[in-house]
Amino acid sequence: MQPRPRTIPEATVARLAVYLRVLTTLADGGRSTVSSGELASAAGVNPAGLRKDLSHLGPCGVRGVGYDVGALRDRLTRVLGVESARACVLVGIGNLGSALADYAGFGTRGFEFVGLFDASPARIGQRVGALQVRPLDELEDVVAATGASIGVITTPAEVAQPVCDRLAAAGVRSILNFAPVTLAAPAGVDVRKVDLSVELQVLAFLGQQRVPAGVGETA
Amino acid sequence: MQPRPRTIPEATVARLAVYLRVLTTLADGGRSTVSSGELASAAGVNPAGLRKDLSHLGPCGVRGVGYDVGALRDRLTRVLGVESARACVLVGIGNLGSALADYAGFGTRGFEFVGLFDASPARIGQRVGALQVRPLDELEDVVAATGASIGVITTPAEVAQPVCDRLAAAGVRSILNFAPVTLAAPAGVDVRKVDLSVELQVLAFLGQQRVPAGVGETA
DNA sequence: AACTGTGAACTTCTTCACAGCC
DNA sequence: GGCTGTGAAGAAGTTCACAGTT
Repeated sequence: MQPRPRTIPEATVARLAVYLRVLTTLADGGRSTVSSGELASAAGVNPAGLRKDLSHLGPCGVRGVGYDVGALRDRLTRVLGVESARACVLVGIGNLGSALADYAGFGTRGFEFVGLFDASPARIGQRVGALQVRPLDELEDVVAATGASIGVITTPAEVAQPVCDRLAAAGVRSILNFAPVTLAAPAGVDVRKVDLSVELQVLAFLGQQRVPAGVGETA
Repeated sequence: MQPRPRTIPEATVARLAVYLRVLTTLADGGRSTVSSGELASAAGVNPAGLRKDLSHLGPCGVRGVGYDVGALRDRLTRVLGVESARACVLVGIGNLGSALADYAGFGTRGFEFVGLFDASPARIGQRVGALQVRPLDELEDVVAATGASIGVITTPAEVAQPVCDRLAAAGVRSILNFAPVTLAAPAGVDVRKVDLSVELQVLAFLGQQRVPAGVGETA
């Protein structure tokens, strides 16, 4: 018996995470019910799309009324698998790595950093957030001991691939890569890339495209 | 004269930025030509898709040979509008803001931070990268003086909306938002959002979905 | 022979419109 | 009346296959 299809579209999953954030805020504000229109507007999406997204979880709301804030939040929490905190390791404790290690948004959403690693002796032992930076040598031991299944790479581009290899070999199944390179990983290991400067470039391009006035091109 | 349609799909623009990065690396390595297959593999995409992306710029390559690395890099640079550095301001100099201010990836790709702003007196005057943090009061003056058209928000969620309003009023046309809220901006101002914890959640969900039971491989 | 450029098939995502329920 | 849930239509993006060029 499979009442709900196991496959939720990736685009939907990304939005579910956003809905969860908004619902948490609403619940903290003491709100008990919310309509698709209001929730959609707070999440920056179209109301019909939001309802379609939620339909992948089966019926969640009450027709004529809306959604129960607490119940929907709990449901999304369960679906996204955020019930029990998942252990993550972070490699590369530069500016960006420190920012992520210290970012409350992770801790409050089902993720817990269990190891921070860096190759530079100058950084080892430094305290970042609640943890101390460890030498890269200890990576495999910590992954094994904690069962960490998620790795985050914030190293310079040159060393990202070897770090990725070590994470995969150590048993990490999911990797979030902030280094500006495309990583290769063995089958069974999922790599997701975030390139901050690409985001800026897309933004800038769309901005300039929007300008109807004489854009001096044609070099 | 408009031989090519002005509209390049957004998904394509994002990939063009990646190709540009790879091409720059190749050019630095002394490489003179490259095929779509090799470039695609370095960028982590399908070769046919890469060729389709490039086709939006008109013919760029030589059939039977491939692409000229330097020429294609220059073309992408021009198309993406990275020729002249564009002025950006950054508001919210916490951990993440500091990381971005110091991120070489921006400077080398046509973006220049011309102002770093924070509301906290403790941070004002601090040196981050090449700049000193200024009080938020000076935001409008700096935007006016520098003609900055891009703003980056790395503030706490609570103040992101007022900051967005001030950026828009000051004349900024494009905003990259790292705060975990959905921002409203007037027409003509483009807001793009990056939510780091959403990325992690999607990654974690896809990872858990991939494991229905013991897939039968372990270390 | 090798590789690009592109129409056409295909898949995925989004939006619409309305039936169904409270 | 108001709002959810969903099939159907539409748009966007991806992949394929091959014609075209050097």
